[in-house]
Amino acid sequence: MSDTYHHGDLPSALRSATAELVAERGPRGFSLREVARRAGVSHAAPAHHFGDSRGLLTSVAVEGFSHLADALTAAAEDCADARERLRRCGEAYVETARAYPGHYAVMLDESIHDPDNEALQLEGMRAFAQLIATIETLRDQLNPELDVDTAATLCWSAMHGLVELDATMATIADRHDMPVVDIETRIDRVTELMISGFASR
Amino acid sequence: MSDTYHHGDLPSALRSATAELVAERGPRGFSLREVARRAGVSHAAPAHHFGDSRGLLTSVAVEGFSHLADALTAAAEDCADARERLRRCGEAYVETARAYPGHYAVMLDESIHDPDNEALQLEGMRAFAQLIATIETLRDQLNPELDVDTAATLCWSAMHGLVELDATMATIADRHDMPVVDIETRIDRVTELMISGFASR
DNA sequence: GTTGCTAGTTGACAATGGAAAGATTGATTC
DNA sequence: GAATCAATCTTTCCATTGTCAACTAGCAAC
Repeated sequence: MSDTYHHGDLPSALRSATAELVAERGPRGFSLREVARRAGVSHAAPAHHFGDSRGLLTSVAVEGFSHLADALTAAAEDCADARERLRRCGEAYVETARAYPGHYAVMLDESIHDPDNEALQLEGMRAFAQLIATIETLRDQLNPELDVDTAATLCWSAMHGLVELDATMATIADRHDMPVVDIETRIDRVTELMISGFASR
Repeated sequence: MSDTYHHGDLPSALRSATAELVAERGPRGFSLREVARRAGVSHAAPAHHFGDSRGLLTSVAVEGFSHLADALTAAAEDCADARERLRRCGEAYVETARAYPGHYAVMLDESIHDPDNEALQLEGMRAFAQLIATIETLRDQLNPELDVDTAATLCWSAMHGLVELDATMATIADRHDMPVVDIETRIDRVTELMISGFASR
């Protein structure tokens, strides 16, 4: 990379390299030394910024949650209609997960990152709060009896499941000569189905 | 463990040890040598049965799908009412995932196992077919316009998401002085909400 | 018994994560 | 402008890992 002794912004370079590597090979394929190599730095350099490999992965998870929270905030903005707002949130969730696959793979796995990390919890809550707010709007506009907590659980679970099962579902469809539906279409259909459930009392 | 040179049923002992280890430390904490150690066997023994570490993990995934398919089949049996049948399937899914956490962690991650493995695809399909059948019954009894594919996608995504997010959701609830709802309750509520969506046209 | 097969072992190799200690740099202080 | 200092990065080392190749133990057939 640069020819100076000091890197400039090594932490961020290491996060990028980590996200790339995890996206390529999965969390089990991640290696601290390979990341250091890609950042053009000695294998022990990451330790000074992140402690151990878990620290680095946690930092990537924080960055991922930050991206997610931003995307959900942007999606919810200036959207008066609650149904439309939930649709947009669903799309934003899936888009973010696909735009940052390395980040996403690390975000929700407590065996990989450090779940007690404060920044992680903060950014995670920032994202989650957006979802809750959207569903509260939906309750106000659509069905006062809607249990927000249960609805949020369903939404988040469905979105997460959709992202994680994408590859598996494509494989299944392919093996059975069924049309392979892309994930953007699936999230729209699934959201629509969830909204009908939320609307009925 | 026995004092003879030949183990008896090493492959199955290795699968058990693997499931235990993955449940304890996650997929990234898994190590072939540690598994061999726990099975009381030399570090190179697993290779003769599973090739490499991915082969062993794939075999565990197959076993997991087999358990899941059995559980779903049992849950659907002798259940005429489609709603009740879906409820039972949801519960069975979550129960299986919790009864075999090590297996489950490996089952749906294509970066860990070998997705092209034939036995894996076979057992996976056996489980998936049960879900499809249940939802077809639901369509027949509840709403002829229900799109089975979309409904199945929602169900599976929600169940998977629920299992994977369980830890994270508990953490969030805990940090916000909200009551921590156990996963069995959540799956029931979420299933109910999905069924309302399926019933409305 | 000896031949051959399957199941395990032993030993080697490069690669890994992490700890310790040393080198380089930029900033601060005088 | 020189001396000091803390932050940043490198080098060296060690125990552990996955995989390969070569070896050995038990079992069955003939």
